[in-house]
Amino acid sequence: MHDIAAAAGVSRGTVSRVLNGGYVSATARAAIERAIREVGYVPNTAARNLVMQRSQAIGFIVLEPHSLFLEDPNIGGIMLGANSTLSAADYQMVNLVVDSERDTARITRYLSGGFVDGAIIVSARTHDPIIQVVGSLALPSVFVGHPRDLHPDIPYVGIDNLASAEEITRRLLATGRRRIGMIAAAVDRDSGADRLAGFQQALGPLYDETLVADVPLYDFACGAKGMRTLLEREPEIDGVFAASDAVAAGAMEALREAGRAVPADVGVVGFDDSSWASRTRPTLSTVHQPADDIGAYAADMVLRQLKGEQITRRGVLLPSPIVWRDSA
Amino acid sequence: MHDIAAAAGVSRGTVSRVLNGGYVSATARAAIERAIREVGYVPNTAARNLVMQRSQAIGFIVLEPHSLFLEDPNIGGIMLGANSTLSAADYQMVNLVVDSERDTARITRYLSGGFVDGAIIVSARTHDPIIQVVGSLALPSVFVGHPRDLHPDIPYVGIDNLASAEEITRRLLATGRRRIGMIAAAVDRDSGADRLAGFQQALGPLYDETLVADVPLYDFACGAKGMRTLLEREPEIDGVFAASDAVAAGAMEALREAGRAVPADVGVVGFDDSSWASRTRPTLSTVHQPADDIGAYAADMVLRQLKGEQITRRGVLLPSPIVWRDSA
DNA sequence: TTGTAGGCGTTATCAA
DNA sequence: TTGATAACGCCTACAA
Repeated sequence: MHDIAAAAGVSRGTVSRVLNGGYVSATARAAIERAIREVGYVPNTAARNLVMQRSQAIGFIVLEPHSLFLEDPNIGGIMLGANSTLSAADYQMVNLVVDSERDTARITRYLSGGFVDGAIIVSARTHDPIIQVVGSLALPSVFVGHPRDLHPDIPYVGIDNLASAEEITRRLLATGRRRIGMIAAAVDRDSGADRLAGFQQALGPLYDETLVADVPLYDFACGAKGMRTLLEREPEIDGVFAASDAVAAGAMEALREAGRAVPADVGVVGFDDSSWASRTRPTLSTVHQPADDIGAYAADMVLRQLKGEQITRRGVLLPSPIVWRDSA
Repeated sequence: MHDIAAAAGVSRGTVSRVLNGGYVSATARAAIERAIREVGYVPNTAARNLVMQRSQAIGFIVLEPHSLFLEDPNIGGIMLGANSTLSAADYQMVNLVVDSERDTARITRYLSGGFVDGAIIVSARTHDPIIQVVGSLALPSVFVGHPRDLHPDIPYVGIDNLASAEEITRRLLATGRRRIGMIAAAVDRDSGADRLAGFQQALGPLYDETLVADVPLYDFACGAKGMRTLLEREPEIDGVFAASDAVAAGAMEALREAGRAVPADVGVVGFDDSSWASRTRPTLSTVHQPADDIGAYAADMVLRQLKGEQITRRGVLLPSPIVWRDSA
């Protein structure tokens, strides 16, 4: 900046004023702008951050080893939703992936180092050390999903997994099925646990523990495996609630192998309303996750904290309506 | 830092030395470390960046509006590959999504503002303004893929789309097919154009322009649509090279609707070896993209530039072997 | 081994 | 409307 101040024959203060808006004469402005163009000058953000005490960037942190980024159909939508809101407010969304122990330490430094003014944290797991870090850092932030041990000062946004699971199970029941099973995935996370709880609640006395197959991940392969287990345990099974669409697609594959027709022999419902849902044959009845809205809402909550607004509601659950198609 | 220097009864210089390594007595170190722990002090990265002139962060930039992040099966693998290499070198990977005009401007600022020491740019399209920015910024960087108008000083890493397309088409020919078509996607990108060129080269005199269906995206829906077009134009078609696995999956769906058996009536081959490939029935013969290696290699190239190494080779093409399964 | 002091590139406050 | 000048928080010679 020194150079361009010299080139334009003014002081650095004046240069700063044309950059950030302020009283400056037309002649001075013209000279400065020309100099900027000629030199190809770009302000140094580190210096600006230092004095301004902000970075105009928001972290979008995915606390998930490896798989989630590749498999979870919602994460991309949430990201894009957040990005468009942040972008409109002229904030840079900075996406950080946690894929190892080493990453965790580095991200902690990053978060506390003034690189970002706030954070959107997509966390599935309970007991993540980052949760504590953010809590003690007083960094304006918001969680997507809500781990059980979430710091009470940090708001969250998500959907009501339990209620939606309950609702779609009821709907499946209403088609006349009587031996309904569930392929429960990732029950160590809040979403997985809630979906299972909703299923159980909907079934009430009809709930039969042997009709629940536990699988570790929300993916296709696990779905197929879970379905085979279920078929083995109860050949008379006539309905399945899969914990996600990918799981449902895997289940349908296993049903096809076993010679069962969907929905004639077995009704299948999923969760997410991801691209899987419209690609299966028959198309999948499922719960719609408003990924875009979730991302946008999360971004908005961080932005509001940045403006000094007091967040009163601890959490928000966005509506996740059922989309009924042909698989049940 | 002032506070903890005071608390430990030393000067700020000494504190800095325990933080960054340097001569400091055991007693002083102990006192300082205790103070740090008690106060919960974390160094301000903006200040450090300013004086050090580096951020220890590398940008991973995806120049793709919206869809790519959700649809491209390789992007996640490339990202994870890059992240593990960067992480091992103690660099923070910072992921930036370009989703609008507005984003482009902001990211330009970000890149030139000292937020990152280097960049990995995943670009598919030609003529992206960012290409110019990076070129003129002299920011150590590398492209994944190689846009035709890439700045000559910036190295790239990718695969040989043309040769691989040619090879798998030959392989399809070798199964005895004679009316082979292609569903060409995204021909406005280098990858799309190269795959089409490879197809054409393999077919030689057998190449028939009417057997090429152009679709805009590498996705399932486009694949189905492209296949329908092809079937309409040439009912006798007995082989199809789909520009990606997702496209191939869509094509197989359309073939099923049309009552054609795969591979008995029509042989299908894809490209990418993504998760699609093993989920289709029959499983897909395709070209394997070493996404992880591409990411790791790209990261390594940036790191080497940062170490001051001179990059001699302009670009590197990693091997992309054919994986032959059941669809042809 | 330690303290002192200059400088990194901006913004912001105050006089002028 | 402008120019000095003091921060911002840290690193690093240099001197002690």
